[in-house]
Order: sequence, then C-alpha cells, then structure tokens
Amino acid sequence: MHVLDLHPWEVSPREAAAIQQQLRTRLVIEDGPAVADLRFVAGADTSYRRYGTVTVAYGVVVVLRFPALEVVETRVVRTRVTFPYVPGLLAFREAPVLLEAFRQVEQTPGVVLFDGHGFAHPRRLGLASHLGLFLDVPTIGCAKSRLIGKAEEPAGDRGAFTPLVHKGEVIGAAVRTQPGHAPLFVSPGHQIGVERAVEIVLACCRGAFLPEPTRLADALVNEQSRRHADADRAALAPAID
DNA sequence: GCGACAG
DNA sequence: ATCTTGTCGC
Repeated sequence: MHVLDLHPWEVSPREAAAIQQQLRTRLVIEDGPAVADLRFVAGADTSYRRYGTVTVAYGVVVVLRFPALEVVETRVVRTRVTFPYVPGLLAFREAPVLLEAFRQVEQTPGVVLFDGHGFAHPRRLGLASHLGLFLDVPTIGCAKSRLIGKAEEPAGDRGAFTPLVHKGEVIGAAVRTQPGHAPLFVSPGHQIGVERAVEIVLACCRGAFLPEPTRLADALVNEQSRRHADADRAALAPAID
C-alpha cells in the first residue's frame, strides 16, 4: 500500500500533542464505504517484548476478503521502540511498526480496523484516525476499553449499541459484539462516520468480542512475538546489560 | 488539587 | 501491552 510521510515519528511527547492538533484539522468524519461495496477489510495489531533496555515491537496487518472474512494476505514486521506508552499518544508508539507493515501490503483494503480509538480521543486523533491520514484509506477504531466520553450500557443482545458522548459530541459507540461480555468501543478513524463504522464492525463479527480482522491480527502478532522471543533476545545480547 | 488514563 | 496457574463459568 502507499503510505504518506506526513511528519517524523522521532518526537517528544510535547511535540506529539502539537502534531495531533495540526492533523485533526485534516480528518474527514463522514460517509464511508457502503458495506455492499466492500471487497477487502484489514486488521492491524502490535505486540511488545522487553529485552534488557531494548523494547521490540511486532506489527501485523491481516487482509480479509469481505464479506467472506477469509484471509488473503498477512504481513509481519519487527522494529525497536523508544516512545513510551502515554494515554492519548498511542500512535507515536505503534504507528512506526504498523506503517512499515502496511508498506508491504499489496491488496489495498476498503477499510482498516485498529485496536484502539479513532475519533474518541482527547484531541480527536486516536491511533485509527492518525493512521487513516497516513494511509489515506477509511479506518475504524475498535477499543476494548474507554479512553474518554460516557455511554449508557447497551442492551444485552448482539448488535445493540449506545452513543459514546464527550463534551456534548457523539464521538463513537459502545457496541455489544458478544452477549455477556463488556461492550466494544467503536469510533470513526478517518473517511467514515459513526453509523457506518458500527455497521461495518458488526458485519466483521463472528460471535467473538473482537471483529475478525482485529481478532486474527491479535492472534498472529502474539504468536509471532512469542515464537521469536529467544532469537530476538540472542540478537540483542550486546544491548542487554 | 484529585482522579482518569486506548495499548 | 506484559508478568502468570489454576480456576469459575458459558
């Protein structure tokens, strides 16, 4: 896939917040691809492991055919990470490795699902929105927990959802993807609206808490990270105290 | 000033 | 996210 180079990632937390303020003005939170026109959807996720002072990150992108949800392409990438986890600045920790993985993707998806928020962010530029701008493709944020905003508990049946509101604005939705389980927080990333985002996420669910793209990316990235743990530790021996 | 806080 | 055995529940 084509990946735009909008700004450097080697920045301080202070600069990171300023960059988000700048990028949010370019976001497009409306419309989105019609479910009937979707042919391919993708899911992306990361996994971390610390070896001494070095933190290694694995990034994975899985492309599925839609609506069959069959895997058609998978990409795995590994990089070192220096940016710390800071609530609200997640993209600066995860984007580098994920964008590298996306560069290797051949089948451009009609929409990409990320494990984190999109518009439901303090500055309206969560991971999904930030990467949507770099990829110039519709994206959706699928977070397992809330970052900001409030939502009524959705009904217990699968598909039920309530609006996630922050400062009087609807920024996403709490969606019941699996009965008996806490709701999934869905929010627009880029080039899509709340309603369409929820519709697509539900169309990607097969009974599990997470939609297939994200669920498969999560399973694959964790497996890769663990399978290469020993080799990675050995390769980084010189850098370990 | 005191909580809350994606992964 | 990651560290971790067994265990309660659908």
